[in-house]
Amino acid sequence: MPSDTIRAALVRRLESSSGLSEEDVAEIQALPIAVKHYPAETPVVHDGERASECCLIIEGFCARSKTIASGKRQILSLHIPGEIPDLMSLFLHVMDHELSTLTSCKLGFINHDALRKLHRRRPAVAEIFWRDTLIDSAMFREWIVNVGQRPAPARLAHVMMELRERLRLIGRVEGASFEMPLTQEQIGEALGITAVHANRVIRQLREEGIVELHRGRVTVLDERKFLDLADFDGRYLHQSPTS
DNA sequence: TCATTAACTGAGG
DNA sequence: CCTCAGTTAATGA
Repeated sequence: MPSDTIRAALVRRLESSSGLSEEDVAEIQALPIAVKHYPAETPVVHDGERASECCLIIEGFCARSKTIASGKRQILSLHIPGEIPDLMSLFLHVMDHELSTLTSCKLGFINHDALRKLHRRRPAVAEIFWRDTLIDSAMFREWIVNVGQRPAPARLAHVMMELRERLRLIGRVEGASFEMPLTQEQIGEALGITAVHANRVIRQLREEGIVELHRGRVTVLDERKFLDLADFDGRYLHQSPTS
């Protein structure tokens, strides 16, 4: 996906609720971006780092995570093309968690100063980034409930369901299937279970005819069962026109 | 390297 | 007694 397409995806995602003027969009499109390629499982911004730029995902999947003393990693959020996972670093100068790639990625770096200037020049853009950050925190609330309270199969289904809704926004859902190119180790780290158990849960969902996960793609086998299991209420994503 | 599966174990309801 | 989930280990793609 070329980087002007991804800027369009970024704008589409940001605009999904309130509108931006043509000038606002043009300014976002004109932001200078430094493109870099990263292999899978590579840190992009370290915990404790003082960042001077924000990271726009152009291609690939990233995650935000924290690692405890024993070395175990908890994935806190998943990120897809068109998202800026470390937007908060614009105002919170020292990173309190890590941003890393899950798959190989093409990332675009946007200078903080350029973003801050854009904020002052275009209040509507500032508002929409502010709103995006609030949605980000709503997603964290949902993530906590998911990992803390749901049984493992529902936990996985819920993450898949949210991912599908977010991929839909950038036009990346194809019929009953969508990308989820995570290893089972990474899925385990996201759900708070071991990779072996992740494998068991994936198999269970397949055997029950709910969803299939094969070679990084999810295929929904039974929408009704999927919906019931995931216990998904997408209001927290704040994407419907009435919200 | 990653995915798969079995066998065993223990916690907890 | 049953379900869930971690550990270990063997094996396959």
